[in-house]
Amino acid sequence: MGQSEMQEACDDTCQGSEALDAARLEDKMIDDQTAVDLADLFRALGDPTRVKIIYALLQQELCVHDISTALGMGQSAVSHQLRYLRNLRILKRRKVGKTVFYSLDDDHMEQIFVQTLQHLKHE
Amino acid sequence: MGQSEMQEACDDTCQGSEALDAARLEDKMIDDQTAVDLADLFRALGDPTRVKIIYALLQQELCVHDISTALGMGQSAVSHQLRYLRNLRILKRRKVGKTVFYSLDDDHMEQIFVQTLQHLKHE
DNA sequence: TTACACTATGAGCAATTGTCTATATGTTTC
DNA sequence: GAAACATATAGACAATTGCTCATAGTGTAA
Repeated sequence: MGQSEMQEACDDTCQGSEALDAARLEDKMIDDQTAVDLADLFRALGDPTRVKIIYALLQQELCVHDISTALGMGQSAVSHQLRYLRNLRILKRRKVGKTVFYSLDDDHMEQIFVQTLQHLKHE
Repeated sequence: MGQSEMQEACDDTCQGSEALDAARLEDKMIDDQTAVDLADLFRALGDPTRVKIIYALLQQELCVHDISTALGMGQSAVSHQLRYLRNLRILKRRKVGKTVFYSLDDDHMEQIFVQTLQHLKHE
């Protein structure tokens, strides 16, 4: 406690031209489950290893070993991340004998990467 | 060790129609720093609280207290997240007296959210 | 079957994360 | 000046994360 009393009067004081009451604000809120789902997806992209994997797969289908080599990482680490990304339906598998090829499961990733790279470059 | 020897022969065996040698693969790799920067940005979106904050700010400028109220969270937690997002240039501040209004710093976020929501809904 | 290559999984551990409590810094009003 | 409000910051904590090591599955060929 300690911060709740301190702000009770803000409803009367802190609105400028964009004033709003609590009721109106809730209408514009994202619902909890969607926020969690969105965050889960973004968190999946929020690691350099996974970014590299997805970026590589944006260009072509690759097997676990080739990804492992390209990233200079252990096969186990890569396999763990691939499973992670597959569980979120970001990647899909194709098995050919003892080899497993991974690729992107849909084509939203490219747009998401493009937009985010634009955010990085600018400003 | 243990996995590196096990895979030495893969260069000869695991290529299908999308065969590639290491040299060609490296050309298509994202560079390390960009991968880290991208991951940093995505990680910033990878938390439900921050998703809710950004989503709310997609619609209108808001002060710390209103965000805190809308999310039902402590002022301190919200303030921490706002600083976090501001450091990454995702949000910007506007001070009016003792009140600080936050808003999005550019308009990439909307596209990124739209694309990612599409990924969520489909399949 | 035996041996080998490719991939997947489980446990453990250091590092990071998100929140809380408490306190500090600004800002306005009296 | 003092007092109240709005926000920021510091430290501590449990929870999560991403890797390594070891091992287990799975498919192929002799």
